[in-house]
Amino acid sequence: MGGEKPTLASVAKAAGVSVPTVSQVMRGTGRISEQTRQRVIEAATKLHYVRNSRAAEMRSGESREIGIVINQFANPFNAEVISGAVDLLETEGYLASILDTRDDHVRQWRQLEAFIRAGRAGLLWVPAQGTEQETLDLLRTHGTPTVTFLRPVDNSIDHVGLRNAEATATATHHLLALGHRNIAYLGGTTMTSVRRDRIAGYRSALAEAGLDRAMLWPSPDTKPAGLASILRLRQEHPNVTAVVCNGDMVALGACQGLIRAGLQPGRDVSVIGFDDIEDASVSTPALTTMAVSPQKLGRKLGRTLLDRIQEPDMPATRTEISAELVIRDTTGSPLQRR
Amino acid sequence: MGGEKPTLASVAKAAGVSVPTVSQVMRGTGRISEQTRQRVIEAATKLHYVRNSRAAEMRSGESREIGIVINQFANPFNAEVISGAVDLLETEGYLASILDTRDDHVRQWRQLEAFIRAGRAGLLWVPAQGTEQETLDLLRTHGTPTVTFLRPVDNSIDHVGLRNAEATATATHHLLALGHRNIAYLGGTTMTSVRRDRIAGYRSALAEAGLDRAMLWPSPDTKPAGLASILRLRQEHPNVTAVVCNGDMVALGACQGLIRAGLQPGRDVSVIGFDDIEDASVSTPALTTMAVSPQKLGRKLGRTLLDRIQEPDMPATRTEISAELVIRDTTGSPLQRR
DNA sequence: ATGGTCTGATAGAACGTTATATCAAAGAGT
DNA sequence: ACTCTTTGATATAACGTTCTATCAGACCAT
Repeated sequence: MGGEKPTLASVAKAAGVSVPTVSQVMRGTGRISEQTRQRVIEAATKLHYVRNSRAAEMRSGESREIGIVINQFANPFNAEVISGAVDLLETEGYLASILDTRDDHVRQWRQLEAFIRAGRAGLLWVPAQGTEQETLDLLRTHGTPTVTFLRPVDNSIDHVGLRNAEATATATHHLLALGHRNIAYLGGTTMTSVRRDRIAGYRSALAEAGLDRAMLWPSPDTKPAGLASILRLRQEHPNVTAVVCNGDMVALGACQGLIRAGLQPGRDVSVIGFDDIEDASVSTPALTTMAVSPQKLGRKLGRTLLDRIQEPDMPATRTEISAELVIRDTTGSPLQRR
Repeated sequence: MGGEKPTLASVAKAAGVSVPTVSQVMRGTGRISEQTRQRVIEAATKLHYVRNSRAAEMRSGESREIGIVINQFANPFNAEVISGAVDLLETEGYLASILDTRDDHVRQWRQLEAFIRAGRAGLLWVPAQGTEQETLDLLRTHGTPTVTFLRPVDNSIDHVGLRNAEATATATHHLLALGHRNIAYLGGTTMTSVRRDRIAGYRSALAEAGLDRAMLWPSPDTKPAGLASILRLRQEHPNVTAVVCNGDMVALGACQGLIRAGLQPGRDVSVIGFDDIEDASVSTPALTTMAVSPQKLGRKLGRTLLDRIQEPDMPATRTEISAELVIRDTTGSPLQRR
């Protein structure tokens, strides 16, 4: 079967040169004649040599691996953001690996610690709900370059996020302009800063229209939960004619719920989402939503982290990306009652 | 701000003991008196010592990190499988990080190499389309314990997969029993072993019923592609009354396409999916599908890898999990024509 | 010839940890 | 009093790489 794991030493022996020579060839540094370079490369490929980055990083103190710590990677929006970030990082020779906290801050602690121990060059991080000060201290004491996204957590850490309040205000204005007066906010469970901002935008738009009938209807941001929630909401408040949703998943679930109840989204009840995931345009009826470009967000995220790695002492930055109203089929004027 | 990063040496100096003593205290091994143990721990906490796992793993050759290399982590089914596997691995003290090949075998090569470089204890792997023999050699040379899943690639590597032929045969039998005679197979693009097996099952069921009208209609396994594909399929072959799909995503897309064309899935055209992702039961109409328990698959996967890590010389195993027909609303008897 | 620069390679130490072997001192058994 | 074992600690060498310094030889100018 296979022999021993190939090392610089075994490649050196096979090529008849010294260990440092092989090292220089592999990294393209130093002065090496074309002749020996060829011989070394040939030997290395034949032996399936793979550089041991643990040893290399230990010696050099540098790392080309970055860690992504996220609350839910299976969420389509998150997945696309990650894709964008990973793409950018790959062009710069970095490799990104992903851990999923599932919004459990104990698991999150273990994962961050593991990344620090493994000497990651930097971290992209969506802080879990209930993240404690101690976690921030951990990152700070080890000086790991970190960028949070979506959920800001501390002013001393770089952040890339969304103009949440602006977006929900736009969404609510759209519904108000269509003539809706009973508009609920659907989705989210705990009061994260993101949800707080989104609700603030929703409230401010209502206030501008002289309405104070804010109605918050919590729900996990998943399709099944959205489906169940809209049904209960309709039962208890039949006069609600429109909902602003905390995310596309809950919005799509709500649409399904309405259909099951014999109602047509966009005619009987208007629904507006947040994110513009792929499903939003494919599902029937197509979802009106506040679109964010996840690729754009992801690239900005990667770029910010690279800048931070290069200039560790720069003051923390904060970038906010606007969401854009995309009108499709789930919003329309309310039916005349009576 | 803070001084140098603390090492075993600095802790040892602070506690007035030798380096190996500190190492033993930190790991709880060896014979250490309670008195010195206290002194060492005190010094370590005061200096905020954190073990450098790169150095530790390099010396000991052991690792508690698992790598997952998958073709598309954002796919809901894959995401749930991963969740199951990660859960199991975490109970055993392992940490799993994920890379996404996007079915690009060049990227896959880089990623596998990176995991090998980083000295992962083991790999869970969905081989990308077009994976070359050279890639297998790479893994073999380095002896990294590996378990493939979903897509088998080599008999010498542990594999956990599905009884694909059995499942599509069951699905096709279901449609035949309902009275369908023109049944197409929708989805998949390249002839992976998975798709080959699924098509074989579909064909064998048709053959048993004395039919030889197999119709293959390729499509990427995404919702938008499924939507577009069913429309073209209906246009060119209006007599097709049922489709067996390569996956739930393409099946759900097909349902959306039928609805847009004014047809009702389950009445006008029957659709049957594969996987039973969360959306399958939530969408309207609810999708009939061949259900696989992703959690079960994930746990089996994790268990298999742990076994392999513990017993590297066991012969390769192959586990196959059956899919179960879940009948919902997208399958029914064909309408009487004329 | 002499000294100076350039080229291509190597020797040896170092990174922070753990494995192996050793060792002094103290207790235990005959 | 002598070996034998146990206890608690240490010295030394490794893991695989990269960094720093050095070196032999070729080339060149004077």
